Amino acid sequence: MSKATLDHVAQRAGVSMKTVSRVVNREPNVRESTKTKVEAAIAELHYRPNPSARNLASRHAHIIGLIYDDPSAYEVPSAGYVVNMQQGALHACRKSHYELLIHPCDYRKGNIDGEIEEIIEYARPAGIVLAAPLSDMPRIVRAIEKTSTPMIRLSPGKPRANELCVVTNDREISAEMTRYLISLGHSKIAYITGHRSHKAVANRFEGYKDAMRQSGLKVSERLVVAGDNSFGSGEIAAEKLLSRKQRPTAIFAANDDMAAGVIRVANRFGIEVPTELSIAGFDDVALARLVFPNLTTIRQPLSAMAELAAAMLIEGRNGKKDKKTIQIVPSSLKIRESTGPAPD
Amino acid sequence: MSKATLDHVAQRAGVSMKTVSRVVNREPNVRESTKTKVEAAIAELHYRPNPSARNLASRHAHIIGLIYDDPSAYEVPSAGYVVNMQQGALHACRKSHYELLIHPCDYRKGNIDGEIEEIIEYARPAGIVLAAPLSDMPRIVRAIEKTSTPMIRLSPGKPRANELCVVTNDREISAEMTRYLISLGHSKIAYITGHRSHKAVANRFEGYKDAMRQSGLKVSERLVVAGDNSFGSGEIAAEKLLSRKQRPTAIFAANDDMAAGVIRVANRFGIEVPTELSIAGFDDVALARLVFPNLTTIRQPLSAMAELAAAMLIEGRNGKKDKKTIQIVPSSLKIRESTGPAPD
DNA sequence: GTGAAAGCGCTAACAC
DNA sequence: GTGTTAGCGCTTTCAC
Repeated sequence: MSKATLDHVAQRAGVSMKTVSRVVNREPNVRESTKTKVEAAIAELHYRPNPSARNLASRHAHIIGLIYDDPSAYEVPSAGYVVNMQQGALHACRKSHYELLIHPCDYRKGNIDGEIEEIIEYARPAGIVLAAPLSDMPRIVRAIEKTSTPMIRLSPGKPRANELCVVTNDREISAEMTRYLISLGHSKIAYITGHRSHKAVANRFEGYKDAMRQSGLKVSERLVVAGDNSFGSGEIAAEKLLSRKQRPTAIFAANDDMAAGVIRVANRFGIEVPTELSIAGFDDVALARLVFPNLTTIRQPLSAMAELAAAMLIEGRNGKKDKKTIQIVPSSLKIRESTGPAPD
Repeated sequence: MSKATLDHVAQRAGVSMKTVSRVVNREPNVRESTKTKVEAAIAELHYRPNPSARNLASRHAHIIGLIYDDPSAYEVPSAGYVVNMQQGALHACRKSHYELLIHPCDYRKGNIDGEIEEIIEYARPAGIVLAAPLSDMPRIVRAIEKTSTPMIRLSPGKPRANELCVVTNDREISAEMTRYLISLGHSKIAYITGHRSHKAVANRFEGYKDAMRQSGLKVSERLVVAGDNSFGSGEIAAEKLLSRKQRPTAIFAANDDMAAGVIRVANRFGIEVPTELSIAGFDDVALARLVFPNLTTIRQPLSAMAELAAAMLIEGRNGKKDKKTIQIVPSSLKIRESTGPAPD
């Protein structure tokens, strides 16, 4: 029950409110000795600044909004994805005594843009972190822009000029995974693409093609099958690929859910993984360590990306402006048990 | 950019600030005609109340805190669990223009109680929803009580007298699942218990025993194996149960992760599910529909529970006090493919 | 380096 | 039914 106010602290320390305020907010121009005195008073009175008073007086809420696709609606993206982003954003917010306003939303709903505008207008966050795949949806991006709240998009397909955004190296790391498969002796490496609307996932496909070409392997149409990021679409794609006479010796899926679907089909078909077929995914969701064999995949630094985005928004408010608009946080390969040397 | 204030609206509508305030807050004692006038002015000026000003003047933050075990730390509980609770709490908060403050925390950390106190003292939420299994940890419960913030515990093992809490019918629904297995002709029904510290999970075991006894089946020690809610512990328990000559024809695990572990072991042992072995879980996490065969399980109304808890806290602030202290939101059976008639 | 005064936009407590 | 007044606990601005 912290009832102490700035005023109480000021009286106790024998200084003015403004001086206490300076100490609390780490502003310069306070003599070391007064600072110590004030800090002692704060501790004695167990003073805690009142965020509402602070927000009101400073004319802006210390709030960062995090907007993402609602995982409880369709379980895509997976809940783990969301929880990781929250953790990162939360971390950045706590450091600066900001609050995190989370807003899961179902983009399939009719008036989703109106809903987002409402939320922003009511809560008045200092900035918005917009997660993929929403970060590529013009309707949603426009709704946020309409409120003229600073925004940082996570993993947009194509960053725009002068826009702050945080991305990972989807393309490069996918090329690296492909090269890893090639180094194991695979040459018939199939690829299962992700959902059309998720642009960052499309970059993964580019990386696969880069590596294939660089290694002198041709990207046959027969090696590429379309999926939609769901487990089921991974199964269907796998059935198509694995029922051919000339089947691939490795399958790289644009995300883990689809890769898990491939594993299931391989089991059903009696194809041994990884001796007869190598399988790789992307995302490193919890599922990757629950399937058998454990999935080789790519770990996205979701937490770090969200933390960086939130921190940038908070610093932006404090006047610091980065030159770099596109921040890249690299993903990394997680080699597990589902990949191995090519047969023969 | 909503810059309109109560004052502007009042002038525009030709009434006093207080009257506008009444309309905004749906207070009584406003003539229908003035109300219409005020609402028109609000719409014209695109007025949005400033939450900070409101919080400051009313001397309390319109914030509900949701505290839960951090899923990104150990993936237990699963992220889906957390996301569902968030959704429910968020729903209740939005309705009343409250904010939701989420606080995932790792209870294994040393000063977790201090951390929780800090967060509460800074944010000053009007109430706290404390999720299981934290709701059974005395250190955490005490830390929250120390701040004298109203709290509602979700699924506490044993509710205390006069305490508000929200629970589900763990025991009864577990008995029902057991009866369902018995009705399929099973009599050697094994049970895998959950983590010791999670009291609500212990109630599930009681339900299993209730049903066994009621049906005249004895609860042999050989049928009960201890797990710790993890996938791995389910595997170990299954190995123990299924390597016996007289093996059970059904296994009921206290949660889905362990049940999924049982399925994996059954596959490895070449035991067909559900023809040779029926398997049931509890929770209905996403995994339940990803394993093969799909898991028969019990769906907990997590979202509804969290929503109810948040709504109770908000109403509590508004003076309404429920007589009922223990609110029960029932779980339900989800019969899928992993259970079937007993062999022979 | 430090302080005094004004006011952020609302609600509470009354008066009418 | 409606209006008036006095703050809530801070930051801002500017004076010293």
